[in-house]
Amino acid sequence: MEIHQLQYFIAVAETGGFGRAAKRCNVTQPSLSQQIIKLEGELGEKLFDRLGRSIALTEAGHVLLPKAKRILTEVQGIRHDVHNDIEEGIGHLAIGVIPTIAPFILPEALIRFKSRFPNATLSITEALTDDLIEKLVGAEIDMGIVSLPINHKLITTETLAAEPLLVIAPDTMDFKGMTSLAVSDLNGMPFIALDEINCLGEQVEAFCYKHTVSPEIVCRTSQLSTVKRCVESGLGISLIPKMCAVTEPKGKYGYFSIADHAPKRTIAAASHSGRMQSTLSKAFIESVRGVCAHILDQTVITP
Amino acid sequence: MEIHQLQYFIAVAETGGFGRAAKRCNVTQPSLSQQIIKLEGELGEKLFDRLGRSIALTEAGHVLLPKAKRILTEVQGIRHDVHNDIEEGIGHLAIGVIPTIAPFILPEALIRFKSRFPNATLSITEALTDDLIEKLVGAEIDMGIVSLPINHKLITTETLAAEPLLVIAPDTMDFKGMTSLAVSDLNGMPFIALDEINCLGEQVEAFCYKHTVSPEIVCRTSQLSTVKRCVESGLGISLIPKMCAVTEPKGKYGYFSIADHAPKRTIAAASHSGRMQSTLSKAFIESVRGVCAHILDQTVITP
DNA sequence: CGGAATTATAGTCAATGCCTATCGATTCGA
DNA sequence: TCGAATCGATAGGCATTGACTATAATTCCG
Repeated sequence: MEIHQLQYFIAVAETGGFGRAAKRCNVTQPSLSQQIIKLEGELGEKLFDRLGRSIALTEAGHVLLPKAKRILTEVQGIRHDVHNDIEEGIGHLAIGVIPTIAPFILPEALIRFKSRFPNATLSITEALTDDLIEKLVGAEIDMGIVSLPINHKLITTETLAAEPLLVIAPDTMDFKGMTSLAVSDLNGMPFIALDEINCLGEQVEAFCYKHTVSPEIVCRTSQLSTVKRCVESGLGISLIPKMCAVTEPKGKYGYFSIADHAPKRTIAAASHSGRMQSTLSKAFIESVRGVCAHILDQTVITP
Repeated sequence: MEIHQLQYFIAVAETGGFGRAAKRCNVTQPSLSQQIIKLEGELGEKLFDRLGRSIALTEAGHVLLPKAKRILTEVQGIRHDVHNDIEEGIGHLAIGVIPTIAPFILPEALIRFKSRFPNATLSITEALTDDLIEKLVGAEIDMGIVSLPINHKLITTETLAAEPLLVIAPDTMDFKGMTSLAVSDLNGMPFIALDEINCLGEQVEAFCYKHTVSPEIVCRTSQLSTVKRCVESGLGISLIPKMCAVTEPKGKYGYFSIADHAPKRTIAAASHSGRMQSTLSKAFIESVRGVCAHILDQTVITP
């Protein structure tokens, strides 16, 4: 059974004749007749009673007509829909975000995205960078919000923001009253470190190594919120991304920038280089970019 | 866009590969690839991102998939449905009945038919024989319940019942106490005639002419119920079909059969000889046949 | 780097849909 | 009642196109 056969069938039923139907379908009458006969053969039922002057639908024809019309309507709607649904943002987007970014930008980003594409569905995975890369490669997710660098042949990245890392220190510590620090000030300080399985933990480690400072690591945790809690308790200082400083209520600690070698991380959208970026994907990236700009614009340095 | 293309598309989406999809569709991989490419060209959108190991649906692909599945399901359901809907009596039947039959058999026939085919829809036309013939030829109705003879090349008839015509006479008249009459008894009697546009009127006329009796026509009406009312009023006698006698309440009149040349009419189902009888049509005929048998089985002769 | 797997391309072939021409049947008007 | 007209079916040729084989190009993995 083919679509054009249904088309011919409907035309015959509606025009009441093979010749008229053929004209409407822009084929010759014999061509149309053949297709109708073929369709009848396939269904095992005659569809029309060929009377002299005109034709009449048989019982089977009566049954088929509404079904055929419905199918044809849907088929003809497909081309239109494929374009329109995309424009109207009807679709699904699966994103992944690393844990040191997710809690700070996701809420606002989701609000922005949903207001632009209320009909889209979204699934969110929070996972470590390597995990996200794997899911991206396997097309399990469409896009990842990560921190650079990403090194994988199949992954393309698009930078969204450069984010300073700030020193967070409890009010009880020596930095009180200072507006900015030097890298060397970190030396020997009690330090709350983020677990190295987080890329941020790794980056902080690398930063210290590069500038040959050796804070004294008194604690390793896997979550930034734990880090802050520890700092608040006066256990030590740490280095956290600015978005973490901005979006959580102020407690018994202060923020300080490092003046001589300001540490930062680069936030980027990562996607499979072989896959097309969907409209939704692009839109989500822009949402995140906007949120980052908004958050990073704020001031948190204490004094 | 063709159905097999949608089929291939779905197979690729579900198997996650062109080769596997080709195997499932019993075609070679290149054939399937070509059709997918063609479909993509027609839609103006790529449907899959061809990654190395596997494939991923693009945005357009995601939109298309559910629509394609739906269409395919419907198409595959058609063959089954065309047969099943017929068996289940889902459909429409348009019948026509002449006025001298309709009121007496329709109610019961409809009840029988509906109980057998509750899902069928029915449209009923009450019209004179010639009118019904015309509608049958024009396929406006599927079947007509008429009285023979019918002479039309394109019309086939199937006899349903032979129905006696009975003399109806008011209680005030001479026939009181008699059980049967002879044709000659009608001679000179005041007679309530049915209009000749009704085939029954014509048939009664013909009956009288054939047996050379000449009742005195005192009144012509177009409905049988009017005839009875006139008889009841004592205006004269008449000749009415048995079903009319049976199905209306008894009044101040009696029924008599004619012993020597019992008049009758033949009730038949008429249909277009070029058209197939639908299941519903056949079933309705049987309903009418049953109703006729039931009605004509009853006794109405007065004494 | 080689072998397995996957998709795309090229070229050929056969099926099939479409066309022209014609036939047979029916209808309608003179 | 007899042509003219209309309509659907049939026949045969042609062109499109879908499918196949063979092969190339790419990726993935050991």
